[in-house]
Amino acid sequence: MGAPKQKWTSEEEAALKAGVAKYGVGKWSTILKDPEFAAVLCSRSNVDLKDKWRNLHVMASGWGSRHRGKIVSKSVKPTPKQDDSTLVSYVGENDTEILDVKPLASTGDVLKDVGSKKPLSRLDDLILESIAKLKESRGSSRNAISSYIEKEKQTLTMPFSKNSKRC
Amino acid sequence: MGAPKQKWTSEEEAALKAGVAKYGVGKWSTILKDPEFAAVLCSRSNVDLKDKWRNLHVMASGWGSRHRGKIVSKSVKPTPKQDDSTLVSYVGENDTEILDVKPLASTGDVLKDVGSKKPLSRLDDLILESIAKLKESRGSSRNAISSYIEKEKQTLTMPFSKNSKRC
DNA sequence: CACTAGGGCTAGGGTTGA
DNA sequence: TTCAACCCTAGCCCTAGT
Repeated sequence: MGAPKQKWTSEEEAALKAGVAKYGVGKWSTILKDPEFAAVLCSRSNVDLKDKWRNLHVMASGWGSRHRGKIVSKSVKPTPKQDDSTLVSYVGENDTEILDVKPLASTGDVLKDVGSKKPLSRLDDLILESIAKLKESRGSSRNAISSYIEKEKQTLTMPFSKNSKRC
Repeated sequence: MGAPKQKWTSEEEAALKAGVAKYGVGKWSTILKDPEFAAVLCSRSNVDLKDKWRNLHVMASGWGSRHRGKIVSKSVKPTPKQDDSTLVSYVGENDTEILDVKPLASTGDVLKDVGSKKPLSRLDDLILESIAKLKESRGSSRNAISSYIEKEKQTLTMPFSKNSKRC
């Protein structure tokens, strides 16, 4: 009955990664609204994007396998929420500088990406993922990096291949 | 980031219900300012109260089963669906939490929650909710009932409540 | 500006079918 | 049994209206 399970294609996966690289993790709806990715991901919902990213990400880091850690890390309830904007020293790895955000507005930078037949190379995946991770923790010089990535993508992207199975 | 999601505790929930019973639905700021509830709800905003009340209240309209609308819902996907063989039994199954008569203090109960996880009984919830509903439509003798409820609550929930995490 | 009502979104757990 | 895809929903955010 119901769902014949629509598997993710390489194009969709690449679009998702590019979207995350562009807007950051957790901006599923934003990614979906971007005309560039909307074409490829038209049959996916924001929740689908989130789920796929989770699946992709579970493999990357130390093989947690999602079903394992759940029992162990169940009682994780830090809640340092106390009061926002309170400076709480906290051993710093991050913070200290609240920048983040910014959709890195691509004003005029439209980057027309037609669907590419072959998925991006492993290297690109790595780069994109790294960027995503960086953005996740903090801002970094994302503008520079993002621009770089964007450019790389342009050079690597195939001329044009229309492979939109559905939609 | 800053907010790892703050789940509502039973105390907070009870306070919210009591607050609604006392002031009525929609008086979130008022409830929050009441010294009696302020202690418990100090880490909640008026919007939080509103949202929680909404969540608590997505029950009334016979939303019995969770498996029902799903067959007809989404499905804009290019995938064939066979609607026959459905109709489903759909037992009268109660899910409204009211008829659920769990054995309180049944022998052999696991009872793993050390902290006062469930201080209030189902009955109290029912009462509070009823009162809230009554007030929602009409005034009724709110003060009298409210006082009663308040008293009951105190006698029922005060064994030892030291469960104020961080405030 | 402060508050509320309501819609939207995300994170995380749960479910399902191959 | 495993697991990618999908479902459910509590909690939070954004917006409009008052």
